[in-house]
Amino acid sequence: MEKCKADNLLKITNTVKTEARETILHAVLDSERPMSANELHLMVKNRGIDLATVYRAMKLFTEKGLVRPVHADSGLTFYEKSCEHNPPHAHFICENCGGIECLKPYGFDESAFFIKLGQQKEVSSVELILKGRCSSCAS
Amino acid sequence: MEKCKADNLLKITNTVKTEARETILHAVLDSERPMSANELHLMVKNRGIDLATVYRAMKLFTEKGLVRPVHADSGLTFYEKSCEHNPPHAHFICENCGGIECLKPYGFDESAFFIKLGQQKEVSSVELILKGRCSSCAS
DNA sequence: ACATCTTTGCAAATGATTTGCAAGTATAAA
DNA sequence: TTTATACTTGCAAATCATTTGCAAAGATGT
Ligand SMILES: [Mn+2]
Ligand SMILES: [Mn+2]
Ligand SMILES: [Zn+2]
Ligand SMILES: [Zn+2]
Repeated sequence: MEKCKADNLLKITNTVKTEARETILHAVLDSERPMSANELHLMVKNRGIDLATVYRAMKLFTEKGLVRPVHADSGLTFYEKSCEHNPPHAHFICENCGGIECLKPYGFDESAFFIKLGQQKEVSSVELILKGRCSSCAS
Repeated sequence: MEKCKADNLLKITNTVKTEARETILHAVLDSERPMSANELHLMVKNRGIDLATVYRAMKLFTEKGLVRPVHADSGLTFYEKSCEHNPPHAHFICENCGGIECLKPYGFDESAFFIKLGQQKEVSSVELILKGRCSSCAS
């Protein structure tokens, strides 16, 4: 219960709790879609939190496994919450507007597939990104 | 025959042929692994070709379908030749040394898989990147 | 409260990629 | 060939996301 609450997540990952981190983590948890550092900053700057702090938090949260970075080839990095309710999945990025969407889980045992792809290698993570035109840009 | 020769590729894609472009395209075609703009520049700077020109060529060649960009999440972009002898495939990037390797083709009809993933969307390209430790860094 | 280690805002630095511009080059018409 | 026009390139400066140095502020254990 309440496993995905900011407060609890910081505690179980042994992360020093500060106002900035709690605020930023809340912003990530509240977002349905992956967010860029800039977007997150827009949500928290009114509390005097700096963009550099957002970046530092993303680095820390990524190491702690609380967020996953999604690297758009535009050079932008988006961050999404990584908890049991949000398992790894592919992403769709619109070439026209740059918007990002999460795709539904693969629906089969993808880990076996990806590990087979990696063959004799130690695979620690996978990023699968499809590009195209999103529904709003298509019309 | 000779479908993957620089000269011919420029012609069949209606690309104005210049010394810089021919030289740069040769460098790409000669490379087994995807190359960064910087690496390509190292190979051609002795002929007075500027890094900016390499970037402009990569942009053009990508549009013409002669090369494919591979976006490492380090922020670096690698470029690999895109001809019938080198169909799309996944890539492996070493988290330790940053090196990139091409993986063997999937061995099944991946296009069907990726299109199903994209569902109701228009998918124009796919990037599948595995990360981990390369064989040399593992030892 | 004290000592110590960590975190943060701010400003400046990075590093890959892009762009403005003036000079050089390709292409086709004359 | 010349000439006119459009495209390409080197160079330097600009962008833009992200990182970092530093001094002040905050967290933690005593
Ligand atoms: Mn997602
Ligand atoms: Mn490859
Ligand atoms: Zn769109
Ligand atoms: Zn390596």
